[in-house]
Amino acid sequence: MKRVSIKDVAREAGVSTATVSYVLNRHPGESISAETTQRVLEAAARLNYVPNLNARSLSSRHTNLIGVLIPQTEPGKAFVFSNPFYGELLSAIEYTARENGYHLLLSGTREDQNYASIAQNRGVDGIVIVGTYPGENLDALRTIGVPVVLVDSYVTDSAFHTIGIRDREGARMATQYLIEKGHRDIAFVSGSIRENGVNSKRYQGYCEAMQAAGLPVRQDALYLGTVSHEFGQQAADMYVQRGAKQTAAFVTADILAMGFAKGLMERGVSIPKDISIVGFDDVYLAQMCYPSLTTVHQDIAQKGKLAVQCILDALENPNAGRMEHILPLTLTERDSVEERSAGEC
Amino acid sequence: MKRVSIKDVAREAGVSTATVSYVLNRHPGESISAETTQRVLEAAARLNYVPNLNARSLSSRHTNLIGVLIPQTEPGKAFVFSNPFYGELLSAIEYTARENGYHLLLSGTREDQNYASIAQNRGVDGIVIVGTYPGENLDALRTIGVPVVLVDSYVTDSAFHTIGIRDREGARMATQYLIEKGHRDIAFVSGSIRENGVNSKRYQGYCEAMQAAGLPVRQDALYLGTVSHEFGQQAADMYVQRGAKQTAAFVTADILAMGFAKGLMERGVSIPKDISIVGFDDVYLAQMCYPSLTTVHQDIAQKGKLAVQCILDALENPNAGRMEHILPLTLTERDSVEERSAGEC
DNA sequence: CGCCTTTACTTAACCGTTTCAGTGGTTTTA
DNA sequence: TAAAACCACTGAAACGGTTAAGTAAAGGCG
Repeated sequence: MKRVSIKDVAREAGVSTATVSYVLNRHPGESISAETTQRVLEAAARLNYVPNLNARSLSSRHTNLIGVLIPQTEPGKAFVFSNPFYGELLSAIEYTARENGYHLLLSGTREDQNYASIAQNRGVDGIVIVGTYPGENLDALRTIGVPVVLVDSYVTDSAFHTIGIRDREGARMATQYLIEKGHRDIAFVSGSIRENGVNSKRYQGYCEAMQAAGLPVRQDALYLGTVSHEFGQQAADMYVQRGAKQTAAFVTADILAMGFAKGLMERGVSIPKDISIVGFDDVYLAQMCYPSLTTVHQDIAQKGKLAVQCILDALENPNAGRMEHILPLTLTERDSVEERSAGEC
Repeated sequence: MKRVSIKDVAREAGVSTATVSYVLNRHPGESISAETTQRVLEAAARLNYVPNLNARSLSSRHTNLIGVLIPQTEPGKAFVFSNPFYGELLSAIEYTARENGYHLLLSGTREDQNYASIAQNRGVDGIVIVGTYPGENLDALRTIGVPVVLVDSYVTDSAFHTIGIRDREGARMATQYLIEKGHRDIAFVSGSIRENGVNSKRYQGYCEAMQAAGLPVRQDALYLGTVSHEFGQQAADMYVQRGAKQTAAFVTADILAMGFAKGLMERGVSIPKDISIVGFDDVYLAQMCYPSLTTVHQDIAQKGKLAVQCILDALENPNAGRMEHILPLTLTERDSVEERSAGEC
């Protein structure tokens, strides 16, 4: 199974490999006669020639490859499990990349891992990293020489481009919405709050909204664990066992909200009658579950698209400075929230 | 931002590049003194040397790259949207691949696309293709010279390895289960049935079970569309508009079942009280939704793992023949099915 | 001691491309 | 009509590695 190389084409067409290369890449400022072009093209077609992109990258110094790193919380546990958000994002990234002639090198990340290795090993042209925390070791990335875009990260480093949302404001909006609907005692259900992580921002937003309305942030209204469906159910457990009386909950991820809702419903708590829920992300599932989820909507597809676009822009114009995109957030009303008249509580 | 190459290391250590290469790759039968080894290793560490895998593949003729092709039903619509099954599978593939030192080259596929191109371009060592139909043009893959494994495909071609399940039997099992629960009038909700496609097998299984029980397969009990949450809801629409009286439904994909269930519940049909539902795949979501889904369970993680393993085996032993793995199917009982006493209907 | 191994390297070819720097031949310009 | 410019190519180096073959020195053996 001998691969046919440019040499074979050159021989077949009776020209040099350089000529074949020029013909195939339509080099600007190079002139190849129509006749030769024709001959080369025919030879290539006849031999079924496909250029070897690896070899090409070796000399051209770029690979048309984008590295994508997605968090894989637990080693055995795959990333899409923990949050479908990643799957949707990945899809958008893949689509945009391919549209622009790039392929994706996919890797799950664990915290102990050297973020830079894939990039260096394979010589990717750019890297998209999803959800890192400040404090993780990103030093190797800083000097790697290819554009790096951080999606949903509060790492601030002039070496990295960022795509994000205003998590704090989104959370405030969600909480405020519940308050406007007449709720006073509002639970906060979330993955663990790490400093400068996404969840800590959302917690801030929650607190701000509560305080602005003159409502207390009670410790026992906080349900903190991991961003997973399981923990959502555990939180529901805690809710009923404590005999908690929050009439609403702001949950910082849809997947978590789904688990929470399910756990509650199974224990006889009705949604939204007994408790209203607002999620975050507007994952595709949010409209699929029952009851469908009122949630803070972000354009996940756009996020993925921008991430790739950002790499592309940086590649095109290496001297342009750091780029920062903030996507708008809106509140999508569905069926998991109910108005509560003042007297009811 | 000059990359440090093996030459730099060689210079730094005062040896030839060959020596560096030998040291780094612990070549069997080659002897390098402990002292030199030490010197090279130190030089490499000092310079922060990372081998360029692309260059390596050029001479070593393998890339440690596995190409993964996942169907992307509609161009704009990302693959995980259409079915979370793919996301879970992909995760498992990624995990197993990386465990074995392989990276993943990910690509969505559309029908019009040349399956072989990525493989040829990038020189991947193996290809995993998910969900192709017989009749699609796979010729280019046959002569590509790297192992190809088809996941969930009824293409029979000695050139390809396969990983699959007994779709027909799974469907029979599900339908039989509903029959045993006392249901006589059972709907079949599915994506479109293409010859020799997965859904056609599941349809066969459904028919077999019905016939074995002496029950008719009624045309108006068939709800055929696409494998998507939307169509599930549409099917629910049809169900209530027709005033259908099926007391149970076998739905050929969990995602579809979720849409169906949701559509029904929103129209006041209760599950499982009014209608029982059995899904297929046991996607992670099946246990997350409410009510949780009774479904035909397959080990998706295992499927992904086997796909990679299959490539690895074929690479190790190129002369071994075609491999075929069939994974077992079981029925997972949850909350979407209810027994129906004979008189009730 | 001379010959054969073994050890510990080095040399150089090669993998498949790209691309810079020619090279003849023809055409244009001064 | 000689010099300059242009055209249509070719040669060869370079990209960063691997590896077969070669070599010089040391060690073993009769």
